[in-house]
Amino acid sequence: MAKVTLQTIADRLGVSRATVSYAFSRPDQVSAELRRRVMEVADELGYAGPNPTARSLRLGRAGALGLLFSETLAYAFADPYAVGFFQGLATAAEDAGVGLLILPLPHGDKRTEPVRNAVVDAFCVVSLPDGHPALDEVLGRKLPVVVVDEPYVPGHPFLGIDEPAAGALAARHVLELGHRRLGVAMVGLHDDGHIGWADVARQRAATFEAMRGRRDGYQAAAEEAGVDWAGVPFYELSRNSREAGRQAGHALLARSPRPTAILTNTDVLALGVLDAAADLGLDVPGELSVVGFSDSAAQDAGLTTIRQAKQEIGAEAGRLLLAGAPARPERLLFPHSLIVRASTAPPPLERH
Amino acid sequence: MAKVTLQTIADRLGVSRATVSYAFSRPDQVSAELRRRVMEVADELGYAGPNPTARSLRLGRAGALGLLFSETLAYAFADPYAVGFFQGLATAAEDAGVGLLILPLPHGDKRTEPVRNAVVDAFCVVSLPDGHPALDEVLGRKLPVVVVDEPYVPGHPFLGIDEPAAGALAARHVLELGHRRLGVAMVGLHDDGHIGWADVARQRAATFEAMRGRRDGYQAAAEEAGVDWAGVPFYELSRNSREAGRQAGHALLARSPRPTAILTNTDVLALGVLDAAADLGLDVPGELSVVGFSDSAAQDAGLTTIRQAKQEIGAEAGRLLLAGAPARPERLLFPHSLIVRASTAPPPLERH
DNA sequence: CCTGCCTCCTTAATCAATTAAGACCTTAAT
DNA sequence: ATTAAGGTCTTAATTGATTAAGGAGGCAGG
Repeated sequence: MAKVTLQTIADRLGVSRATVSYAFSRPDQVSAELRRRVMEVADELGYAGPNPTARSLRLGRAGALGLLFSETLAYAFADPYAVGFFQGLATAAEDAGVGLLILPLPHGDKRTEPVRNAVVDAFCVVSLPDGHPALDEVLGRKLPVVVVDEPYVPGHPFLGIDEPAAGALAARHVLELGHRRLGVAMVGLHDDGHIGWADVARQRAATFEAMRGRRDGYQAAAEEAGVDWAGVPFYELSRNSREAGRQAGHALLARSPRPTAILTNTDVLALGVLDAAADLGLDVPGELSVVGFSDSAAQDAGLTTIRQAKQEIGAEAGRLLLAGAPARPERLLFPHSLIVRASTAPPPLERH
Repeated sequence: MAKVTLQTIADRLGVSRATVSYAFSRPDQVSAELRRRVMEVADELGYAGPNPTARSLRLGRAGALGLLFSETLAYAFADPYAVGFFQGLATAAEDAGVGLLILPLPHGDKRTEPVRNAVVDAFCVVSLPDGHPALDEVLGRKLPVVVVDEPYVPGHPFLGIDEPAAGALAARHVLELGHRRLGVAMVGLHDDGHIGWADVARQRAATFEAMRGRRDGYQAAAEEAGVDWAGVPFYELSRNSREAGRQAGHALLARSPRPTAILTNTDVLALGVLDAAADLGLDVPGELSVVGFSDSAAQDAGLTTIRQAKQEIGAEAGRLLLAGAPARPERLLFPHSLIVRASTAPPPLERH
C-alpha cells in the first residue's frame, strides 16, 4: 500500500492537485459532481485526508500549545496544584480548538530535542528552576512564551502570585496565634535531590525562584515578629509526596524543643506532617499547628492553607498565548488568600 | 524582522542551503570552521533553528502521541483514575522522547478538526462512547491506534480490564456478606446529561461500553444470588464528582426499604455516597456498605473498591504505540482485584 | 456579434527543511 | 605519474500540501 497523497487522487481523476485540495478544504470552489468523485476515489484509495504536517507547514500554524514542566509528567499529574493549573489552561485551549502538547523533560538528562522539535505555536513554561537548559531552548524558538510561577524572564509575560507576600501571610498567621517555635518543611527549592536539614545559606541559594520567594516571606514574617530565623529548623524534601511530608514531620517533631507550628509549602506535604503528628499521638491543632499551601488537597483534611487561583492562572496563560496579538511582557500577579481551617490554633501553654 | 530560514543563512554566507542544514543536524559533514561561521550568522540573524514542521514533514515523524478523551480536559484531569492512566502513558512517552498532544473534544460540539489536524504519529483513545464522531475521525487518519477502556474497535489493540468480571466481583462481595437490598449509583453510561433513576432498558442501552459491561457484571452477580435486578434502584449521574455521589446517595437512601449496600462505579462517587450517609447519621459499614471502583481515591477514606492497574495500562498503551512495529490487534485485559477496606460489612439484622 | 460575468479548473509559486549522489580538491600510497 | 581515498561542499529531488492569479467555456444582455 503505497502512500496516498492529493496527487495520487488527482492523477487518478486526471485533474490537478489543486482541485483535489479545494475539494477537501473549500468545497465551494469545485463542482458538486467532481467533489463527489474526489471523495469517492479518496475513499477507495484509503486516503487519510490532507496531511496535517504539510498543512501546518503551508499555513504556518501548528494548532498546538507547548507545555513545559520541570518535573516528569508522572509527577506533575500527581500534584493537585499542577492539575488545577492544567484545568484552566486546558479550558482555554479547548475554546481555541488547539491541542496541548506536553513536552517531557527527563530528569537529569539534558536532552532538549523534544523542545527543539515541538510543533507548536507558543510555549507555556511552568516552574522551571533558574538556568534550566530547556528554558534557553524555548526562548531560542522565538515563539510567544509565558512563564508561570518561575522563573521570571524579562521580555515575556509572567503569571503567578506574590510569593513573598503569600509566604509571609502564612507565617504571620501562626505567629499571630502566638507561636514562637516554628518548623519548616519545603520541597522544590533545589534540583539536586537533597533531603534533610537546610541551613540559611542553602535556603537562600534555592534555584527555584517561586519557592525561594515563598521562603523569604516566611523568614521576613518571623523576623518581624522577633523570631530568630537561624534557629528555625528547616527540613528540605526532594519529592512532593505525603510520605515525604511524614518524614519531614518526624524529623521536625523530634527536635527539642519541639516546634509548635510547622509551615509547609504544599498541601500534600502538610498532610504528611499531619500523619507524623498522628503517629506521635500529637493533637492537631491543640499541640501542633500545620499550614499548607495552594489549597489543592486541603479541604477534606481541614488544613489551614494559602489559596491561589490555580485555574485562573492557567486560563489566563492560555488566553495570552492564543490571543493572536503578542502579549505585553507584564508581571501578572494573581490573588492569594489565607484559608483558616482546623489545623491551626494558639500554641499549648508553656509548662514551668 | 523578516523570516529567517536556512536559505537566509546560506545566502549570507554564499553557501548552499544543504550545507547549512548539515551544519545544524550533522556537524561531521561540514568543516569546523564553516560550522562556526554558520552558527555565528544564525545567531546574528536570530535564526530559531530548523523549522520543526518542515523537519517533521521531510522526516515523516511528528514526535508526538495524540491523546483523546471524551471528557473535557478540565474534567479528565479531575478524575484520579484518568490521572493514574496519564502517569503511565506519560512515562512511556518520556522514555521515547516524544510529546503528548492532548486533543480537546468540546462537549456537545461536533468539531473534530483538532483530530484531523493533529500532528502526531499515533493515537491513544480513552473512553469514548460508542459511535462518537471523533473516533471515526481518528480511524480515518490511518495511524496506529490503541483504545483504552472503550470502545472496542476491531483491528486495533484494546487495553482495559474485564469489566463484567470486575463488576461481578464488586457485587458478589456485598452479596456474600449477606446484603439483599442493593442500590447502584453510576456515572458515564450515557452522553446525554441525564441525572436520575434509570430503568433496566436505559441501563442496557448505555453508550459507554466499559460501564455497560461493569453494570452487566453487577446484574449477573445479583441474579446469581437470587436478587431481582428490576427491583434494584439505579441512580444515574452525569458528572463524576463527590457532590454528584452525594446526590445519588440521598436519592438511594430515601428509598423504602432502604438499601443496605450501594455499588458505585467510581471511587469519587462512593465518597459522595459516604457523605450522604454521614448527612443522615447512618453508620458505615454498620448500617450501610459502600463499594467504589478504581482504587483511585479510596485509600484514605477506607473504601472497599476494585483496584485496576491504571498506570500499567497507560504505560503499555504508550509502549505499543511507540514500539515502531505496528501492534497486533489484541484485546489486552489487565488484572483487577477486590480491595476490602472499612466501608463494607454484613448488613444490619432485620427487625421483626 | 460582442462584452461582461460566472463557474470551474489549472498553473505555478510557496511553505522550510533533509539527504542521496556527485563534483572538486587535496593528500597519500603505489 | 597514477590511482585511490577522504574531506567538503553543491545539485537537485523530495516531503504534501495551499492559494493567488489566470484561462477556458458557457450564458445572458445589449
